[in-house]
Amino acid sequence: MENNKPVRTRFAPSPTGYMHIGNLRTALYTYLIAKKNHGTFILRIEDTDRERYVEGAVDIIYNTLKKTGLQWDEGPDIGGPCGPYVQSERMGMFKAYAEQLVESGHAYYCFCDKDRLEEMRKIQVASGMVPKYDGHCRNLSKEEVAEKLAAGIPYVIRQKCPQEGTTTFHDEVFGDITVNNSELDDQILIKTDGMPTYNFANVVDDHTMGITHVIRGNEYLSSTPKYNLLYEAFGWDIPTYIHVSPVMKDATHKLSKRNGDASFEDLVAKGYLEEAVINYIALLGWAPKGENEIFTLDELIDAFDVSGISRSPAIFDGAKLKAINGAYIRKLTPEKFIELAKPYIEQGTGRRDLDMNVLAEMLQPRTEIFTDIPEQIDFIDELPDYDIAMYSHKKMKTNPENSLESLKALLPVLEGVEDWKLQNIHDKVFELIAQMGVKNGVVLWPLRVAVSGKQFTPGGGIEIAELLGKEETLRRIHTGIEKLSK
RNA sequence: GGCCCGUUGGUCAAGAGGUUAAGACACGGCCCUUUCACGGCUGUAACGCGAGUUCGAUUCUCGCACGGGUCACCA
Repeated sequence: MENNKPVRTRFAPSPTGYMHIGNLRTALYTYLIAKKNHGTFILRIEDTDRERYVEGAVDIIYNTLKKTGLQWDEGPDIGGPCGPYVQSERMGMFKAYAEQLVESGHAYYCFCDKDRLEEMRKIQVASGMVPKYDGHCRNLSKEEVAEKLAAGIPYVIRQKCPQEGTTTFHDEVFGDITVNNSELDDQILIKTDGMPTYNFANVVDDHTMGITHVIRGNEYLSSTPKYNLLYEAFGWDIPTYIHVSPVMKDATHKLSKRNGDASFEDLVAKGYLEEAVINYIALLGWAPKGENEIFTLDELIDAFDVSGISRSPAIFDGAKLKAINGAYIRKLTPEKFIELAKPYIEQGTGRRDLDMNVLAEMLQPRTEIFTDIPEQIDFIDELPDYDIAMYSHKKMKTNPENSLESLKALLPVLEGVEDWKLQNIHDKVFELIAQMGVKNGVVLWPLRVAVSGKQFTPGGGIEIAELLGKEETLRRIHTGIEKLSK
């Protein structure tokens, strides 16, 4: 990153379906590196594979990037100086570049047909060799080439890689990597149909778009030497490489959108906040300098540093995502929390007379994912058929007997509360506790059990009583007394 | 199989020859507290193996093991 050209990075996805987490993380890092350097973040759609093209996938890419705040500066929809930004619309330009390489001796026409190649490969494999183009057409004379061309024999253009020596390239994450040139295959640049292969189009596109930093998965590590040979053959500047290791589902499997592995959309549908997901995946394979781990996107721009990117693969950990999501939910303003939680609250209870502020206040510190909410409040509509064993709690010093006493004493007290507000209920209940001369828990624990019928609840008995309303509260206490009287 | 890459607690990871080997999540305990949660404190838990270099290796070198990637007229 020594050069001082303005930084330009690109995210170049193929529209083949969902955005999975690994993809999104690459997009995030690509965005961050651009922004960190006050550079330009470009979106390029690589849609040349008609076989794998999925209808609507481009929109998923747009929506995901927008929802996460990864706004691109140049792209198919907004244009820019280096368009078009859809690869299929750039197809015309590549062949001339390849021919230029043929001129300069860095590429050559190859007339081998698929049958011959297949045969060759079979023999190589059978004899334990690495399958590789044998250079059959590598040294055809100009005349031979012209002759075959004139005869209309189908051809491809192949890169002419050096066969001796080594090629070394530098990666910001992995350091210097050296390979033997003898292992480099004379890969096809232009196919029989005149279209470029991915690798070739990628190099030409990146250069013509002025890309200075290439951020991509480390599955490209092994083809990078060939990329560099291409850059050199053209006399172009080699970009800074930042290869990132994959996001794994477990120790041996990459995260994939197949079999239910989390895609960004799934996560959002499950009740995760976009910001939390972004925050979490930033941490998957990258470590900040300090000890803080909670970052907004803007803070990430500031904190991000390529030197913190890890070389080893990272296993996706739902528990940590959940914890971070919980931290984000707690940071929400009460208004925002209500807005986001409302659908889940309505899913959990049919009652619409509840005081949302009261409910939200109880729920907010206890919610890690919004989908947890319905189950937390399912006791509101209907008192669960709980076991009286629940009235026994050793720390509260309660048992069915004294619980029954407490509930009986509570009944007239609560009936006497005129204005059913938290503070009033609280005062009356505590008066009773003082009168009875018992520990708070002896009255409060039975109350909470009676009104909720649950082991754990969001909030204590008094809060729940306020929420349920006087009538329902008294009804449930009666139920408790009945159960305990049997 | 050839080549390339990787390997610190259960997970994410800091570390870059000498450290009590950070921190976060998860887990246990304590405190707070009317349950749970939040918050605070605290605990258990790690350098894949074997040589070598060195006064000294988690850190450097080489093997090995394990895992991943790549070897297409796919992207």
